[in-house]
Amino acid sequence: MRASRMNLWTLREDPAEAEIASHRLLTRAGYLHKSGAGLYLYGPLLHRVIGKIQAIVSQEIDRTGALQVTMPILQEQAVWERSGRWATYQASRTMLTVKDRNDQVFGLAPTAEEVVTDYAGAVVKSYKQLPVTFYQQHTKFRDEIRPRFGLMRVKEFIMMDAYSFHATAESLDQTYEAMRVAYHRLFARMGLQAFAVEADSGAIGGSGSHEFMVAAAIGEDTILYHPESGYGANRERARGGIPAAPAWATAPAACTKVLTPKVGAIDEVMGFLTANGFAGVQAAHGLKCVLFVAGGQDDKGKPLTATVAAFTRGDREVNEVKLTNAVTRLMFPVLNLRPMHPDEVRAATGAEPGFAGPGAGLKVEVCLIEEQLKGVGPLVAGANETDHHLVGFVIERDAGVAYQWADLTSAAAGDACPLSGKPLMERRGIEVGHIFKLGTKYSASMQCVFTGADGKLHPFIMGCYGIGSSRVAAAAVEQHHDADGLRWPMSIAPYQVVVVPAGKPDDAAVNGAAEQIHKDLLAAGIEAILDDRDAKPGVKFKDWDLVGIPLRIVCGRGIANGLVEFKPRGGTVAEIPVAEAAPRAIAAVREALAALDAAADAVR
RNA sequence: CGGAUCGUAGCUCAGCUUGGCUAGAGCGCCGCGUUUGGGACGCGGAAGUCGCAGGUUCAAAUCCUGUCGAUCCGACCA
Repeated sequence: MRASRMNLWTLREDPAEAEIASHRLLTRAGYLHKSGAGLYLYGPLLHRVIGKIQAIVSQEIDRTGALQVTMPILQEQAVWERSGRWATYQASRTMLTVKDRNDQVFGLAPTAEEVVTDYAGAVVKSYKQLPVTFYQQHTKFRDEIRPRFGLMRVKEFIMMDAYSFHATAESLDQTYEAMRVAYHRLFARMGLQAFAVEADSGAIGGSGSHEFMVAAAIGEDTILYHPESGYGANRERARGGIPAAPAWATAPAACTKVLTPKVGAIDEVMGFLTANGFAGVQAAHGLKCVLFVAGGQDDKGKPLTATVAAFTRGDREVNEVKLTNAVTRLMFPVLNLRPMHPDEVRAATGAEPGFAGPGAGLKVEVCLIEEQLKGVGPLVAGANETDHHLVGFVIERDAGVAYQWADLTSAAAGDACPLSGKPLMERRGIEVGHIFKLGTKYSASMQCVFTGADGKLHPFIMGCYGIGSSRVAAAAVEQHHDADGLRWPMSIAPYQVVVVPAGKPDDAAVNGAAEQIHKDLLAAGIEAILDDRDAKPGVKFKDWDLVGIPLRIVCGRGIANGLVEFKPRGGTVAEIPVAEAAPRAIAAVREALAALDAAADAVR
């Protein structure tokens, strides 16, 4: 490829709207053009990168025996209503909907469980055809609340989505494991450091679930992990052991109502109590109450609501995802959860906001208490009476309402690792992939069944697996860049080698050597660029550093001595004979690719 | 949707507070010439309905109202 024909368009300055490295550099280097908010045109270079990512994904998913298909992006409302998910996605408003000329409503696929389950129901009739996995790599739409970070969070993106169908749970476990390995392999081949963590299964639904994260400081997810035990989970899921509160010597033996005028917030209450006869009490001795209204709907689409009180320790936070899951288990599938308004709080507690507790007088439909507070106490709780708290409160002894224990609290760095008991650490990551065990959630509700060995009909047991191919490109940049620009791993670079003639424009020796090297590289199947542009060498060097081509060969002043320069991006220059340039570059490309393949083969 | 900031040339920005003459700079782009190892230089040139609509005024990029859009912080997700 000749650089003069590549429509290379680089910017010297950072675009004002770009905050993070991948957005900044992909825009500056001409990979990305913003077409609208959360809508991007992939330029020729990015098209090649994403094409390579997709090829690697396909190869590795194919290795598991999965079958590639293409599903429609436009999906009928009726298909989504068969699974009951139309309502969920309308409620959360993540699905873009459109109408055709007959006013029929369609969704633009944010995911494809319904369509693929319908397909499996049509073509898979017998347990003898199972297990089977269908996957595609296609455009997905999500009506993002707020697109941001360039390619990282957009309305329209490319995703690999795979769906497996099984007769037994054991079979699902096997495919799930095969997918886990395939994910590790494909990220390794792309030169990405990715790790799997336990995750919440969210709107997709199901039982087991792991997220694949690429570590990056700008990541939107917080991961709690321990490097030795191997435990890792995102914050919505992590179960950290809450360290015990310090001893509190002045705690009364019996539950005592204490006047705490005008102090509702935990820190204020503890400050007041410390100053009024309860030295040593602190936030960790408090029982924090957060009041919510959960919303959902019944089978007929009628709205349901439930008032919810959630209690955790005073120095910790209630995790709304955990709470949503807990209420869903006890009541109905929760579609949304919102904090109570002040008048609702008064109705539920008979007091001003700030004085809610699990003692007598609390009127809610669901009362949940953090299970790690079992046997912990005495505590300080709101008295459900304005300006009063109960001091010396013991949950099991003093609770005045029916309650349930539940996992409700957001884990934090320093909590005990559930595997090793050692303190958990925290880091940020970008979610690039997700695998779920779905079970029969879709096949049962959609009545998609097969005939089992027993001659009876059974709903498919399912798994689903996603990778954000376009987000992977952005994540790769976050992990591979420096002050000069991008630094693609060999396997996903848009081109592998650039040959730069750096003499005067009419220097026949320089240009001839560069042409020959370029030709030799192409003949060997290497993706090579010849920078034939009429530009100063400095401009060319800056451009290729920015674009991030892994290897550079410069034909310049050394040519009189038969020498050219060989330089890996980010590495050091070696002067080598002209005749060795092409062979050495060919070898370097192949070695780099082989090293990445070896990393994939090392995956257990 | 709530909070904050911002819309002036392809890009990055000045000008707006205190209204006033032909709306500016740097980069980029086009032409000619000189240059040719880390984003060169000279001369010449093209390029803006100052986001849009309305209002105030003799006069609006500048003041007022509305509106649309973008970016950042929060809840959703690959």
